[in-house]
Amino acid sequence: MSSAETSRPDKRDRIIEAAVEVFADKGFRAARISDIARKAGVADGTIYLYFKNKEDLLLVIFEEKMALLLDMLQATLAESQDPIDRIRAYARHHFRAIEEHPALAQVLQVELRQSHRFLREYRPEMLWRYLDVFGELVRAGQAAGRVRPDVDPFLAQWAFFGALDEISIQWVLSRKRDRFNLENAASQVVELFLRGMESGCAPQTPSPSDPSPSNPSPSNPTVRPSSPARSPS
Amino acid sequence: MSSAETSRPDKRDRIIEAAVEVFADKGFRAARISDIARKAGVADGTIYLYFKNKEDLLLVIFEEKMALLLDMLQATLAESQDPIDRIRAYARHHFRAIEEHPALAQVLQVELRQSHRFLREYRPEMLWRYLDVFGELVRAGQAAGRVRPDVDPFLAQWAFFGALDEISIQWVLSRKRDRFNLENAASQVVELFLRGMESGCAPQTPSPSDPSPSNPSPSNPTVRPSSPARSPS
Amino acid sequence: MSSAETSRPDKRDRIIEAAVEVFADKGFRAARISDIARKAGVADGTIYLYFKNKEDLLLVIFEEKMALLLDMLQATLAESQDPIDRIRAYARHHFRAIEEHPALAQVLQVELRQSHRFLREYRPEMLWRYLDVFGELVRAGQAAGRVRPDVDPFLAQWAFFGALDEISIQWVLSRKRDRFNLENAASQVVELFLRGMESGCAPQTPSPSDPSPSNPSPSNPTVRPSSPARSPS
Amino acid sequence: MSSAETSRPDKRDRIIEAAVEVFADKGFRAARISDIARKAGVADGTIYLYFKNKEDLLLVIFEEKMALLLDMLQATLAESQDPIDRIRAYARHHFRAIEEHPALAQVLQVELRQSHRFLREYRPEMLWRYLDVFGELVRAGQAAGRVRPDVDPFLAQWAFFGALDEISIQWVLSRKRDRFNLENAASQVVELFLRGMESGCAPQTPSPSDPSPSNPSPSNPTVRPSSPARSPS
DNA sequence: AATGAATGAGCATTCATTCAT
DNA sequence: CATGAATGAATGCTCATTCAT
Repeated sequence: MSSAETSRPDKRDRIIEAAVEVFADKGFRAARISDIARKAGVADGTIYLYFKNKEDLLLVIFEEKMALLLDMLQATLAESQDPIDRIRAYARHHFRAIEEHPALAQVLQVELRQSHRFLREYRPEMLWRYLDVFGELVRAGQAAGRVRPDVDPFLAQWAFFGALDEISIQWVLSRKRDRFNLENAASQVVELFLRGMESGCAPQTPSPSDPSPSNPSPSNPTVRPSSPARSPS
Repeated sequence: MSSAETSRPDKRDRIIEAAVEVFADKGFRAARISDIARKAGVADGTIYLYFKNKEDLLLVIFEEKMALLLDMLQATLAESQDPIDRIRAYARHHFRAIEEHPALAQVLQVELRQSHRFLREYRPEMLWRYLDVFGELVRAGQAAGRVRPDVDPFLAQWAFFGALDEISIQWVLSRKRDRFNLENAASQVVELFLRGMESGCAPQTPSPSDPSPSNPSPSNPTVRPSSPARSPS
Repeated sequence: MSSAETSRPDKRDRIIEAAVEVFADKGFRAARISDIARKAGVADGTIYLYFKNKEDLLLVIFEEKMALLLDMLQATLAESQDPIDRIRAYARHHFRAIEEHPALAQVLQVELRQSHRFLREYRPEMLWRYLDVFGELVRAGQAAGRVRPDVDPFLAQWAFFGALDEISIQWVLSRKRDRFNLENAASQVVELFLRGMESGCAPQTPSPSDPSPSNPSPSNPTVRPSSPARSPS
Repeated sequence: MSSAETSRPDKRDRIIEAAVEVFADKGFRAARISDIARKAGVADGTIYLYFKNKEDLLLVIFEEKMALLLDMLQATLAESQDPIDRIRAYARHHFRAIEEHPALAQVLQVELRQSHRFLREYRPEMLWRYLDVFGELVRAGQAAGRVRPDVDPFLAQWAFFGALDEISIQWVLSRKRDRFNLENAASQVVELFLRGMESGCAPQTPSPSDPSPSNPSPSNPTVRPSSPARSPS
């Protein structure tokens, strides 16, 4: 109340913060505009001065919060130069952000995907960028000879993100989060991927040249060196 | 399952098939009961003779279709005894089912997750079972010495499922599915995981610059052998 | 309550009657759907089983009530064969209908014209027909030599309708309707028009080019003998 | 009228002109205060310094514009002393004003009548005055023996105004105004009324059996061969 | 006088669900 | 079992109006 008189610039922020909490608490559809307005300390109509509609509010949250997370991610990655280290840092950062912002995580991981528009029309550029950071780390690892060149960075980033995301969602939805050690999960998953991608160990995978009978797919063409499976349009 | 033995045992099925198509086409929320009823050739009210409500219909679709997929999966896995082969078959089966049942895939991958109840209250046992199959394969691989013992089967199954799922979702939502080679993606991902999990190659712990013996869990990284990362609820 | 069990066919009618009263009482815009529903003894949603929306309800009232009025008009006109008599009957009928159905009159005369769609998009065919009846009477009068052939039936019908309508509106809006004798007004106006249209008296209209002080428009080109100006498209 | 003498005496006028255009263009209800403010080059709130509210703005437009029209009417009528001539001038003036100020005409003829208050509470004195001018002309005609004494000037003015008004509205609402000759319509209507009111011709009471040979204008073809009075499109 | 950010009342409409037949 | 007419709860959004500056 003392210095809250400068309500001008933060009114928009207050709405966003309130929306994150209400969306996380009641779900996007059940959240009423008036709930958000009350929690933000503004009138219902005020929300529409800053956001086109309820769904726009959700998408703006995605845009702005993802931008922040991206910045934080970049800052974290800047602490190391080693590609493999940075991949570990990526996963740690992902889980830590989720742990530290559970309401936001709920919104980004769960509620956002209730938006028809987000799923079917929207182009979540910020998500592509977040994923691309990982793809770049893979490419850097390949350039440094630390990651096998036949790993498709594009597919790898989807697979990696999917793995992190699934575990995150389970944590977010979990009612007993304390029994769910995210830190540990992070390192398990990242080590799994690192082993899966790293060079320096003769891949025991069924290589075409491997006539061993136990080899399942002798002519397995799984790998495409260049940009392969394209992303959704 | 209960009392549809009488006159038209197919009425219930027709409703389910119609619902899958309508849900896939218009989305769960936009789908109207009357749309489904019309497509199934029954009256609106008839749907309520077989299903408690619209969301129940969605959840029944999940239950029954997942049961079918599980059966198919088991049948497919029965074709081989090699744990590694079977893991490959698991992934192939997953993507193949999605490719062959795109409407159902849309419902299970996208629409189902719009259900508040599915996400927050429901216990998707069939999903656990589907995941457990993979966990069992991992354990079998460990028993056969083909998979490192320090791999947590529970976390691995979530990570693996997340990877498959994310790629599947992108394929489902993709508007140019033909440019998205699921077959190829499947083998890329599965080989990545197999390398990550397989034994027979000394794990190269991360920091290249760190030869210090204080390497964390050199032999047992991150793993919790017993009850590991817990699942939701 | 005795024989009102057959609520099936009259539910729609009850809504229309309720709407007429509510529209007349509170005005179209101020009338709430729930007011109409309550007065009709149905649920709000039921109205939408019979009418597309609030404005549609207004337009249906116009269509159906005008059709009734037209039938009554035709029946009244059938009582006489003389064109001049029938013109008198037309005016009497117009005012009588208004006197006997004041709520409906309020809706048709006042509220209907608040509908943007009615004014700008709608094609009030029933109104054209109502007007055309008058135009036909004028033509019949002309054919019988009772009405000057240079009277344009089309303009005459608009002028006549406008005169009746204005007086009707004033009566409808008047707070002291008892001091406003519609019957008398009707005969005044109709006689004025009949004199104005009837043949048998040399027109004394003046015209600038007419030096003869009494002869008005010898060369007056305003008139078209045959049915000329077409009705609104 | 009150205190606009200060800095920008035109601000009020600009608002009125803007309102006329916006009301005519979008309709009274759809017109937004901010539209008017933008077009007038003022802030929304400024409008409320000059007008009580949106409806007041409409009524002020009515008052002031009608006052102007009345002045113009009086000036026009002053050009002639002959009561009959002046009645013709009245009609010409009415239609000419409408033709020359189509946006204003739209507001006065159409939008104004959407105002609940105008219709039900307001006392449109300026309209009474406008009508009274006609009533006075009738009385003058009666005094000069040019109009039958049994014509009720009061009813006549309503009927005449109604006729002019209806035709005006049709013209205003017409989409093809060029095909609608107002000038011609004016003289048709005014001559009809003049004949209806004038003395000097024995009123021929409606006797169907009257075959009086006085065939009207047998040699007066009054005809406009080409496209005549056009109706609304 | 002028501004324009903030307010908040107000309501048509949809559609899942019920139940009398 | 089946029907489908009827129900009625539930809410996002607009925009005229205000008032602190």
